[in-house]
Amino acid sequence: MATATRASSAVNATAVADQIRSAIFAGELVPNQRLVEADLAEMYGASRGHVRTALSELTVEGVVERIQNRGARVRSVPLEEALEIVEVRAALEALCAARAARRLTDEEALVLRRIGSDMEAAVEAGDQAAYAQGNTELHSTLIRLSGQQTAAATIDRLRAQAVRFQYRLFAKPGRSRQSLPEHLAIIEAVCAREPENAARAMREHLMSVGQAIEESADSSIA
Amino acid sequence: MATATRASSAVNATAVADQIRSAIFAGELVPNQRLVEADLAEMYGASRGHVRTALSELTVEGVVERIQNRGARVRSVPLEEALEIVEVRAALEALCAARAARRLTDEEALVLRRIGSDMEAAVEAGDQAAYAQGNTELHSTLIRLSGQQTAAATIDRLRAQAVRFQYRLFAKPGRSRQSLPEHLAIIEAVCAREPENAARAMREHLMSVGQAIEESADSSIA
DNA sequence: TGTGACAATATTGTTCACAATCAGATCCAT
DNA sequence: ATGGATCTGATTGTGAACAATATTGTCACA
Repeated sequence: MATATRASSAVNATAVADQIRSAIFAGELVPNQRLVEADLAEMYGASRGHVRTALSELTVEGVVERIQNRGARVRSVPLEEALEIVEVRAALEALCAARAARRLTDEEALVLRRIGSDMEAAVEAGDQAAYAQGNTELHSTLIRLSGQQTAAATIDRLRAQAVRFQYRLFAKPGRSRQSLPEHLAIIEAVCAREPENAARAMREHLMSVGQAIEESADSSIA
Repeated sequence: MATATRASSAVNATAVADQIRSAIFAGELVPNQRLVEADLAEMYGASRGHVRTALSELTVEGVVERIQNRGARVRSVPLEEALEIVEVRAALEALCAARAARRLTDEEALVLRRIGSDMEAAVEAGDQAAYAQGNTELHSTLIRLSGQQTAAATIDRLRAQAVRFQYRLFAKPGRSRQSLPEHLAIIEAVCAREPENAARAMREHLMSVGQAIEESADSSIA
């Protein structure tokens, strides 16, 4: 292997876009960081042309910000917008939860309940990483079970924009103790095949997420 | 003026993307139509490079479909996906309606009521174009009044994908007679500052839109 | 010491030529 | 005729060279 930093040489623009997106998601590229085309080209073993169109695509996705003749940077999503994103996600994930409740098979119910007990165990053990993983798994599972691909794609895009705030949240002490019952309520409603309740539980959960984000932002400013 | 078809020479990729998007929206470019880079370049007075990145951006937006070495075409959204889009729009526009109901000023209420009476008059007069315009105005006004820019942007993108089905709908005979009361119910709920009812009315309206799309598709297949 | 003009450098924007690929046409052997 | 191989024209993909612009550094002068 030639260089350690180069994950794999990306041949086309889409591949470069994927790599940059992943890097942002992983926190390797932080908000407001400048994205110099030549550097990215070398880093990912692609031509500058590919990097250029990748940056264009990421700009459309809202992950990257571009200024004429001044280059691209990782877009910094302001708190206000992050709250908007959570609100939209609440509407969409509520839709997904309701659909999942309608379509759920018995096997899928078992999977959901397992995720629930894993999360309980994680809180019990004080294992934040495990809890965070359970959280991600629960949300993505419900989205998948909904069979609503348009909603899934939209949620994905929105999540990609607001990465930064996700991190903050799990660092907040006592957060899991508050959100665990919300998660369990969602699981119960879905497994009971109650679409209305599932949607409401999901909405309430994400509203609480929004509130937590707001509070953690307040405290970091003060 | 050199050529009649050239609306205005587009200087950068974003401008070209805007032009192509408009052309698709206006029905000048129909689904599955091939988009040859050289042709577009000449048509809009841009270089092929600009057209290329414009097509990349439109692909991310889901308006255009690209196949390796075979070029781009206007993406044809299958019925199934169109219904998904309406379902997602229902969730988002319901959110917007609820927010609009909470934030509504008295002046804004007057505007909404005026749109309502215009639509009534249009149905009375059998003026389909005026009704369609009222419909667009009502939806976009509510979205604007919600102050939810993330939702607004998301809805915009989804609408752009499903243009084709909008046209069909207004051609359906008796459609306006069915949807008018739905629209009026939305207006009433928002003006009464009842977020829950406004959201429900909007959801029901868009569910009925989805059903109408499904029916009109069935009949066009049979 | 500060400030403005100017030069040097870094970076992005644009175009173009050429390579790669594909769809359809043509031709030939069976 | 038919089926396959090959050729051809059209179109897309790629990279590099050049132009335009912004940023940084330098220096004289007040």
